This record gives sequence, structure tokens and C-alpha cells, in this order.
Amino acid sequence: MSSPDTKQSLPRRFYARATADVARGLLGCGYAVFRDGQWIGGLIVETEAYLSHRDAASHSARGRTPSNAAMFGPPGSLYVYPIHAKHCSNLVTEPEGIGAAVLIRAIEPVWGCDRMQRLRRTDDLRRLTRGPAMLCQAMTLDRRDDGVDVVSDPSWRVWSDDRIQGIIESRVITTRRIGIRRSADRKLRFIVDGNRFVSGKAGDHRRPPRESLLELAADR
DNA sequence: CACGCGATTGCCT
DNA sequence: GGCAATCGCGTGC
Repeated sequence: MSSPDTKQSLPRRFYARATADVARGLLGCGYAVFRDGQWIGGLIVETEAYLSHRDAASHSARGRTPSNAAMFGPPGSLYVYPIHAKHCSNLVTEPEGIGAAVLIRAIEPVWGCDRMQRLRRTDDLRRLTRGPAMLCQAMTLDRRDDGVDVVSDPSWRVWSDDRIQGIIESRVITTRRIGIRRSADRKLRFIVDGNRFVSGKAGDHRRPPRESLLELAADR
């Protein structure tokens, strides 16, 4: 698969839509950052939608504070927040000021795997980016990236690949969101079912988690 | 300024 | 599958 710098980032209007639609649309998309002379990242295989004040599980539910301000920023910008001494990354959705975003929960590692293996201190590809905080550690994302605009920043690429979209089309399923207490019954988590890099327990999958988007793309 | 907790992870049984 | 580690932030005294 060719380097992220040959790709064209998704336009801002892609993000300025209903958050659940963006969360679904981001599955299969490339997510990569240029760090120290090298692209690092992969293909998105798991997302969660966090809505505005209507969603009790969302960080924006109780309004804007200094720490969640980036969530109210322009669509297509990053909201990176600290939790349990780690970080998680989101892409802001809806018109600016709404306070909604898509949590990137897992990617299939593709670019800069050697670098991610060092950062995560493991050779096991399956333990590189299988969770929102794992992928932030693998991609060196932290509070310094909070508010960065991935639509225009030259060190970022988030893009759609027609071939990958065709592969995931029949595999997307929706489940409850992971690790939350409030609004826990809403089905706002989107996964590429059967992909081995999706987080959570085996019961979350309908198909056994053995597949890889790279392998499926190579077989065509 | 103390206290409690979380959109997590990894180690232990 | 259970549970402790870890720390920034929000809440309340």
C-alpha cells in the first residue's frame, strides 16, 4: 500500500455531518501522522460516536471546559484527552461549537510498524494499536496534538480508499460503546467485524477476529 | 487544596 | 476474567 503522502485528506465537509455517519464512514480510512521523518499509522477498524449535550457519556455533556474545548472546535480537528495516565484521540464532527466527536478505538497497523513496535515495546502486531490509548502511544499522540486540524496540517493524512471501502462494506456492525456507564445502551460503536485488530472481547464479534484488511486487499 | 474517578491497559489467577 | 496502577481534571470543602 502506497505512502500516506500520496493520499489526499478528506475534506472538512466529510466531518461536518451527523456524528454516527462520520463514525461509520471513517471505518477503513487511513489515519497517519508524519513523525521524525517517517509516516506512522494504519487503517481505521473501530470507532465510537460521542454526541453533544444529548449524550450523557460524552465529555461535552456538561458543557465546555478548558480541557474539552477542542471538542467544540472545527470539524476535522483533533480532540486528544488524557485518561488513566494515557491518551485517546478523536476527530471532531458536526458544525463547529456543537461538541461532538468520533473516538478512534483501533487501527490495523500499516505504516511505520517498526517504529510503533519500539514505542509499544512489543513485536506483536496485534498488541500495537488494539485500543484507543494503545494507538496513541504507537503514534506518539498526546495533549500537544489536541486541537490540530488534520484536514490542513501537512504532517497529517486521513483519507478514504475506494478499494478498502469495498472490502469493509459487508463487514460493518454496530454495538454498544466500551467502558462507559452513562448511556451505555446506545449502539454507537462501529467495527469491521472479523478484523483481528478490533479491541474488546471475543463476544463483540460475530465472525472470529482473524482477518486483516491488508490481506483481504492483496487477495483481490 | 484534598479527594475520587475515568471513552484504559496489562498482569495475575 | 478479575483487578491494580496511574494521573489529570472536576467537584466540593
